[in-house]
Amino acid sequence: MEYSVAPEKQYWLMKSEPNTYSIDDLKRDRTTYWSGVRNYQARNFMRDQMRVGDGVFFYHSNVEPVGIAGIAEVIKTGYPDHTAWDPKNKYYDPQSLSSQPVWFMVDLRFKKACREVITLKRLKEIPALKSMMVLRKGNRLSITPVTPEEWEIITRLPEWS
DNA sequence: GCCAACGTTGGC
DNA sequence: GCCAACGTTGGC
Repeated sequence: MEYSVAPEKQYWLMKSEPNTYSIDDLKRDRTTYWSGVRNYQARNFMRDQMRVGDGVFFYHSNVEPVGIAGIAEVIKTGYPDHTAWDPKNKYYDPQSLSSQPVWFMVDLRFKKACREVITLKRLKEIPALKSMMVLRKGNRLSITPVTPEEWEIITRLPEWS
């Protein structure tokens, strides 16, 4: 007899350029698929580690203001990113075959938007977040793990209510 | 628009 | 397997 242990909830931060897809777009759509990731580390997180129910900080990059703009939830685990198969798509990758997909995505559901974006500047000012991955100099990874402690601290900030 | 930091490619 | 060249990311 095997017993399954309820998996610990995990947390992530996912970057998006709001010109392309913003927290307001997700709020409108309610759910989305996270296509277009073409980095192996980020892919591995989606393909191998993300689970249904995981919490996601939705981060706005390359925009003023840069920072966390909302919360989403993983509702579907990693599956092949079909945009890699479409020659007309910006993210087309002929290396990725339907028989052997290279790129993966997950599905997300909107949870909430910040009343006010929690800016990168502000996150940097919080000592307990000093080692947060997204705050590391030179970090370009579009999906990074967030520790439960970091999640806790950030979700308690006044910008949410 | 600039450019530092990083990931990927490909010649050797 | 090394590493220079190149392309991209993303804060500023």
